[in-house]
Amino acid sequence: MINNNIKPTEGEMEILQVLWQNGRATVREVHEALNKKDSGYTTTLKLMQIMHEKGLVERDTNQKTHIYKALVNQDKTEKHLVSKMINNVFNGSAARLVMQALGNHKASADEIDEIKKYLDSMK
Amino acid sequence: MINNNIKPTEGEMEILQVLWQNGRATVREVHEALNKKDSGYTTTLKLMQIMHEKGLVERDTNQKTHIYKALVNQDKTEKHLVSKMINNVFNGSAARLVMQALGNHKASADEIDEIKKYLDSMK
DNA sequence: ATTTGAATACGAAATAATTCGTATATCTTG
DNA sequence: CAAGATATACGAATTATTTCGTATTCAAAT
Repeated sequence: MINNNIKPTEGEMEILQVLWQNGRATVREVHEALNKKDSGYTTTLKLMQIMHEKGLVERDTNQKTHIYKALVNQDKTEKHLVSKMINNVFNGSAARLVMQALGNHKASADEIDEIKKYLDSMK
Repeated sequence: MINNNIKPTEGEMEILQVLWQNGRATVREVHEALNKKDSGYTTTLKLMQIMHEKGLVERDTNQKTHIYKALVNQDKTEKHLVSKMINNVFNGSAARLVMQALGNHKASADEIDEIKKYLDSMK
């Protein structure tokens, strides 16, 4: 186990998502991916520096422009957050969260099929 | 629409849950329901007072001991938080959240059936 | 080589959220 | 009615998070 006791903040989660998606990215790439009109480049930079201190990401500093990579595991982090929400918001009922999620963002027919397949495979 | 633009904090969510569950509750009841060993009674009190200022709860102050009730709608609040998580953590894919939720807290066979029924009803 | 642009470093302000201490009021009960 | 227990009110300290300004470094282009 490398890291994983840390609960990323909301801002950190946004950054992690870009990193998970891209594999690796520079600060500018991240900053542009999340095109925040309400905060500047150095804010993103600072956030990522703090994430580095916390061990959430690693970086390659060989070039002038540093390259960042996520160190925390996407699946574990997601599980952690979902678990927290299930307890925190849905009194421990995963089913309630699922229904709320489906009623909410109307999933496409394809997505629904995928979920059903998944459900069948669980039994 | 009475309230609902406000995103409750984590601590506020814990309190809201007790209120939704009980219908109404005193500060002490809430404080004991969430038995936090790491924070005192006045902390819970203060939180609930702030929630009152924000319009998240109402209270009956006729008696010395005030009675609190949630003002925000449970379903809407849940939807809001779930929606935020789908965007924030799962790149907009409700299906991904659902799978993560199911893989996580193993749902019971009954729950799975219920979800499948729900999925069928959506088409 | 000098200027210009883009990057990092880093302290510190601004904001948000939680926690507590203490004053004061109100019951309860001995 | 006085004492003790239990409530609320509320300012203020603490902690967490986000945001920014400015200095400095590095690289590319004139």
